[in-house]
Amino acid sequence: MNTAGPRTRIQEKNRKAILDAGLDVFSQYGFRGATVDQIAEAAGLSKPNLLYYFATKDAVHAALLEGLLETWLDPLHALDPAGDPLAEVQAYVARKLALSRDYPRESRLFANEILQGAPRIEHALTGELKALVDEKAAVIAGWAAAGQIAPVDPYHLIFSIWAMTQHYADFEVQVSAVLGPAKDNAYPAAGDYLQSLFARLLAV
Amino acid sequence: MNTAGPRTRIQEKNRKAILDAGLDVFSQYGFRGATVDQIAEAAGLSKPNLLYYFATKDAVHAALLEGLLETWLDPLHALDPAGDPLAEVQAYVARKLALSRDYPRESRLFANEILQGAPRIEHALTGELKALVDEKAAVIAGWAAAGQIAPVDPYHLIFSIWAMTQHYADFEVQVSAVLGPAKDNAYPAAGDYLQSLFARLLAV
DNA sequence: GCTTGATTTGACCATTCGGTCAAAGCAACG
DNA sequence: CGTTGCTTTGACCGAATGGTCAAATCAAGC
Repeated sequence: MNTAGPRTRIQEKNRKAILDAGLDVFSQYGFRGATVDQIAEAAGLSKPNLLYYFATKDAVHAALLEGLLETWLDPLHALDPAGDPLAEVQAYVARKLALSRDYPRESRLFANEILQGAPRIEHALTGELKALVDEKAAVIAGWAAAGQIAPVDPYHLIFSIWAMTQHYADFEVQVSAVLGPAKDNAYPAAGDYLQSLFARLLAV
Repeated sequence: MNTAGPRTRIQEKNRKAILDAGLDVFSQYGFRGATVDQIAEAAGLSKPNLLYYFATKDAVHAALLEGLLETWLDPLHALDPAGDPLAEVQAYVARKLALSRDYPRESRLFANEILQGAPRIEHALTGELKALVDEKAAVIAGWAAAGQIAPVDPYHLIFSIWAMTQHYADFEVQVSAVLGPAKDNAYPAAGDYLQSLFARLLAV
């Protein structure tokens, strides 16, 4: 009943409910600000029942973080050195923006973790994350050196993609407050803006 | 001994120490994740002593938020409709980036508040913030309509400035992890990158 | 040195926290 | 039916939480 696949249908259902509730609560209040009672209530379970499926509050949090970074980095992983440079970057931006649109809670969970100093995933940042970014930054630098895109700092290019796409999930209430209730979906316009931004930035 | 100016030198000193400690703790753990004991210890005071200066945990937090939004919006307020459009935007970006560099804890406090749904400043977002952004977005739209800058969605332009500049404060540990310990100061390169980004985006 | 008011603190309180446990409920299967 | 093992829960625990209070300490003016 642990990291391996759940045995029964009821286990699967309850574990999913707990993780979903935990995502709600952790992404809004952070690890320390979240309480087990809160998660249990959101999951429709009693606290001891929740702790029957996950031994500790930390275990719920860890299960959520596990795999999150991978999901988060998949779009960058897909950046193809053999593809058309501008199209590759734009596709990366589109995938990253779609992630913010479709998984805003996961984005905020990640943001919370980073804001708090990333105590539980720091090793992944300096290891897996840095390695991947180094690799793709070299690809982008190669494109620039070959004159296929305008010269650009590849690291800050990647940072800016992260920042702008994740902003729509992490700062959603601010975006909504500024755009007003009428514009209830900022993503189409955001996508257009970002596509043209990178087209102009990288045009040779 | 409240919102009015502190009476004595010792009050001034202790209130400052508490606010500084509160900034440390709240910006890292969020309101709910922060404890009064933690803040008191960071301020070098006993808990009852802290509560002698601020009646509640909430009062410390409120005192920190008060004025923060104003500081945060000052750079945008300074955007001059009569100035050179590109130079005005670039100056705004520079001021905003300097804010992240010089006040990263304030940036993270703000980020935490937004992440948690902005329960304490939502009215300011839909009021003061939206009004100012509407005003400046109209200015930028006017520049675009007059052909002084390339056509651009002014709201998403502003969002992107916020996102990219604040990213360096809010996601500092991630930026540091990726750039490695050697590049211990990302801000000069970030400034260069952002200046050229907006030069290219807005060039007619 | 004494007095007065500001400052500091140890002890304490009710509530909430994460977590435990034994017992009860329940489904499946012989 | 009865047994077996999975699931659920009420009651509970020690620690931490935000906050209180009366008493002690301290600084400054007389």
